[in-house]
Amino acid sequence: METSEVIDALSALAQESRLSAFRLLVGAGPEGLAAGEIAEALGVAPATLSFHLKMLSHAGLIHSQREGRSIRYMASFDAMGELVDFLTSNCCGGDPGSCLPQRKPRRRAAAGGRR
Amino acid sequence: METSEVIDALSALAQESRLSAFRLLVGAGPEGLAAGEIAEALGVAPATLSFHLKMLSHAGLIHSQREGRSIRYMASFDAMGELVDFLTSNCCGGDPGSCLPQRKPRRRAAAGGRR
DNA sequence: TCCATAGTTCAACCATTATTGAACTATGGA
DNA sequence: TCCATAGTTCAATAATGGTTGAACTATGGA
Repeated sequence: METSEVIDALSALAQESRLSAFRLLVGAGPEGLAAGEIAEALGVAPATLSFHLKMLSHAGLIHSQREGRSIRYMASFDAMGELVDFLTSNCCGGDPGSCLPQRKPRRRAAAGGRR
Repeated sequence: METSEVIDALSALAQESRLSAFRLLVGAGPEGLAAGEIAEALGVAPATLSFHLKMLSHAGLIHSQREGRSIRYMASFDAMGELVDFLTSNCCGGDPGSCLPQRKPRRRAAAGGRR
């Protein structure tokens, strides 16, 4: 993943409505949600949501598919995986384990070790 | 980690100079680097860098310490860990494994699985 | 065909972010 | 004390981002 793509993905998620929309889509699973459902859930105007969805889409974090009159959006788990991959490999330095939580408790962290 | 903090951290990293500065600090390890060394490495004006370091610092991603005439900055690995934690737990949906690369292939991983 | 629904695009506006030179603060050394 | 170095803060400006109403496109049904 190139750093310009990383920046696009981070910018896309660094905004309240978009982070909420993305989390909503992640929660919805592969089925996704129609634009209108997202707009209602978040309480944002259609034009505003459309703008945000476009950014998420441009960053590759979501994709869409027309279904009758609605357009269904779904999270791109692969893209998210790549982002997390980049962050763990490039931003977790000497002790990469420190940025992969769900793992074993990471032994004692030695007084003053990390942090 | 609250979502407003997550947004601050994502915004902080969603900018070229800041992402570079952060990666540089991660690479430098716990020793960190003086502001001037970062400015030179990135080729940005001191005032500009100061502005960016303040944002990273405000987001909790780095911290600093005066050392003689210089101010030494270092990455906060804990904060980065919390961010990655948030992303993996909140943005990787039904198959959280899909966003935790360095783990074992978890059966079937589908051709082209992670990455 | 006409109409209603679901979304998008456009243009204008306001808010936030990024960059810069100049002024300022803090430290160390003569 | 005075001077030089290392950074920060300030104020002004330029560039991006976010929101909105209005106009537009696409689909489905009568």
